[in-house]
Amino acid sequence: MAVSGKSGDSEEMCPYRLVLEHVTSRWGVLVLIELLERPYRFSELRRAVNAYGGRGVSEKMLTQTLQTLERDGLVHRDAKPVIPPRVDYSLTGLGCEAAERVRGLAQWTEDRMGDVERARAAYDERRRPHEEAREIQSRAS
Amino acid sequence: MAVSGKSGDSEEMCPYRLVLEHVTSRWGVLVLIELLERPYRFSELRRAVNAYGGRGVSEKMLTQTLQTLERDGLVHRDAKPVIPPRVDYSLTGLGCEAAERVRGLAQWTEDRMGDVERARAAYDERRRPHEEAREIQSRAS
DNA sequence: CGGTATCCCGTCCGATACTG
DNA sequence: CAGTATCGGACGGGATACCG
Repeated sequence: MAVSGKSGDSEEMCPYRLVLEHVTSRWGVLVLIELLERPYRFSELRRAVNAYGGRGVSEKMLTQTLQTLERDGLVHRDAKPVIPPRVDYSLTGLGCEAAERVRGLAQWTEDRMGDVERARAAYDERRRPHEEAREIQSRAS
Repeated sequence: MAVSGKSGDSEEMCPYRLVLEHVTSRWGVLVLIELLERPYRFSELRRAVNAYGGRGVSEKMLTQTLQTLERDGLVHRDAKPVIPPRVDYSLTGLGCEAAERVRGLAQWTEDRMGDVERARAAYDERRRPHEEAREIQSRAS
């Protein structure tokens, strides 16, 4: 156990790169952005993250992500001792600083999506390995 | 081929999340930061990225990362038709904008590393499941 | 040098079952 | 509801061999 967040944690590397990988991890990004809005309960957060489309986060990965971010001091976990259990997650001051930068980056990708898609179209066009002289064929018959 | 960058590309999701994952991918982050400094040749870039410690990037993954970023219009690839081959990589205007934000985030993790490490120590302490009364044992013998 | 193609192992992560 | 434990498939990504 004592999960970390991404891959090569076992190897030695400058420690801040680990934090960076936690923060930029697939689900870390979305969790931070959502928590910047307001505190969330576990399942609520899961639903919010899954609303982004694609295949959503599993309970396991959400737990793992939250634990990593909590350990790094970015997320605060408030477990109320009631039945049924209720756990609220929120950003710490530190986490808020990180989340703002992450949201900025996400916002940027959203804003520039048009440019990116045009670049992709151009790239794909440039690489297409000559596929003409096909409808000329079919016309001849 | 036509590699993407991370996992669930095959699934449908809001397209900007894909770009975000490319930009925040393990090697994408470091490549963007390095290219913000100056243009690099392939192997030179590989060495620069590997200088971050840990297990470095393989040729394959660097190629993959650069192709993805080039396709998204963030990186410019300049292949000079000489022998031996020489290929220079640099940021486009778009890529520069992205890289600046990524570098900001990386810089933040570096600056706040102290806080993070203190939070981790506290977290680990809090969780240590009572490991006293051990040296008392060894003393008794 | 700067790739591409192929193989294949380690890890991530989803599915499932169980606890408080 | 909010987890923890375990298993197994999928895929990220390293090693190697080979082109221009």
